[in-house]
Amino acid sequence: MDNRTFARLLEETADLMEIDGADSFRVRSYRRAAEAAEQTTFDLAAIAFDTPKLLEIPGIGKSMAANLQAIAETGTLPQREDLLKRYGVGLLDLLKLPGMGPKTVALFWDAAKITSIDQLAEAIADGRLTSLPRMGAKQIEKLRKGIEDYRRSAGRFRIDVADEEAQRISAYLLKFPGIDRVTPAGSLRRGRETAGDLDLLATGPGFHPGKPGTGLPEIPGCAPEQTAEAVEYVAKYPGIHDMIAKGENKVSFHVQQGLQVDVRLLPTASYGAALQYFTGSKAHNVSLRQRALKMGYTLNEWALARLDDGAPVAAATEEQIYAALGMDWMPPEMRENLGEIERSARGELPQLICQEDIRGDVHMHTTASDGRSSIRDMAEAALACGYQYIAITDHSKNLAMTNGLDEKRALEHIQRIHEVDRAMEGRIRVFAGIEVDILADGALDLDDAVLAAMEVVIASVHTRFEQSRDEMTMRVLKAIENPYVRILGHPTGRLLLRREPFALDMGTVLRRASELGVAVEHNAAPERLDLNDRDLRLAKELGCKIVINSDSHDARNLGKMGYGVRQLRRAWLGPEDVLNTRGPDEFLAGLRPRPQPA
DNA sequence: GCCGTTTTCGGCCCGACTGTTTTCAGTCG
Repeated sequence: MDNRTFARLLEETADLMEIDGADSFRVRSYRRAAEAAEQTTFDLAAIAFDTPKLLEIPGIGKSMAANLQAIAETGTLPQREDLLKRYGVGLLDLLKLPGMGPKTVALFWDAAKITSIDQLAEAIADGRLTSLPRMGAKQIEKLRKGIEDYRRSAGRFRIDVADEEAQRISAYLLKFPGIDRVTPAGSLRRGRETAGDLDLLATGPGFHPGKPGTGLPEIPGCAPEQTAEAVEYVAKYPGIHDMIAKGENKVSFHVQQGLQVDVRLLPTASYGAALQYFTGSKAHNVSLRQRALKMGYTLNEWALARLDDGAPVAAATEEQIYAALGMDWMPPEMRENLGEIERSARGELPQLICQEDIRGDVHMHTTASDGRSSIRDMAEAALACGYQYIAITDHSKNLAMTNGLDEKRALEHIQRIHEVDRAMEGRIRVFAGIEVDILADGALDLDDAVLAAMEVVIASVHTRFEQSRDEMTMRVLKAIENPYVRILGHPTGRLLLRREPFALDMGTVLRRASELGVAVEHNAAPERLDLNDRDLRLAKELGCKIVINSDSHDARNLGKMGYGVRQLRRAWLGPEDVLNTRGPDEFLAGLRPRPQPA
């Protein structure tokens, strides 16, 4: 069991207790314990019975240590089981709807015994809720819309969650002697921001080459029995929650969190064909197979073969298959049938950006606001990532909950940032910055005088209110008119699977940002991946300066821009399209010029 | 339920916004 599972169980218990009307401070201590479980470097499963060690973790006391032990022992905790028995699991889903907090969930339970999203949808449909306190037409409509959004994203998983699961399963599969390689395919390999399921391709020299007629040479010693043994091994993976299907060379199951995993076993000789086939996308594959047919070939997961006699032409690597079709190999991120096949056939594929191109990260938080690391820790971690510069950009005062900086504290903070910059003695540059909040009317929540003292001013919208598309657009446009704003932070405000992007006229915002020279941030935090490939293509088209940032709250997360970079690759962006692929001075020079002091 | 103490109780990040109130409860960040 990993720490994240401990954290999830504690968090769920906190939710249930809150619905149950428990003391709010007690609830908070469960949330803090969940946070601690997520953050600690201890392996909780390993130290669960070492109480003194558990007590070393801040936020874990005697009772919580006992809870952690119960989780390690039974996979749950008594408190949570009792509450679940009373209320049912569906209540936890209800909390995920926007505008639904514990009080409202409790109200619906008391008044209408609603315990799931489906029941809530029914109750809304037959108008049962309108008589309840605080339930006007607007509130009901908000819930109805929330259910719609929720149902649309249900069943998908964040790419980092799918990726971690893929790594765990791969490690297990590779212990089987007959498997020589495990490669994630599907949307995970293509770098989509979410994955509906997980496709894992496992190859081994001994796996039998499928149905007769695939044209692959019979390999001596390859027997169906060996594949069957591997199938049985896969089916014994300890993380399996329930088995969906177990076939000749495919095993499908759900893991605890509900993610569906498909493991396919194929011969090493077919590695390239299989990888190409299972990577997709569907549209890309359809196009590719049409091209193959025109050239007198047929393409399936076993091989590219001649149409007339079925003789295989290429199968072992993707490069061979694409080459046989008269094309250059292309990165999986491009395979969406958006013109990449034609470009590749002409030998004109663009050079895509990669993580090593990133030379600096200019959006991060420290203990001054809601981060967990010091300025110095951030600088050292960035140095270890190979960065040449960073900017410290803590929250401003309007985000009270994050302990955001007011004018006075912001100015003091700049001094500390400069001190660390000097202490690093040129090994890395540390710029002073701030993530200033854009208020409802488009004003910023800090005085210009303070912004003038910062090298990197990021302006971000954090609160969405009930603003229309026009109001939200105006709000952002007004904010970037402020001459001190150099970067527009997470412009869409998207939180993957949790919150839709702002209603925002992106075209207008990006065009204006481009005119003003304000850079636009692609927030690479895996829960955000703020700009999708469409937004990014638009930004490039409109000539926007683009910056990719990690928005790290912890030194340990610094450098984790992989998912964000892949998003850039999906939009066909190269190193020249992104501002922080440049060195520190060139980066600063590339930002909007700061107003000259009067 | 945790923590730190002017230790064995009393505090525990808080401000803005919305909808439904007709002075505020609930949610969000």
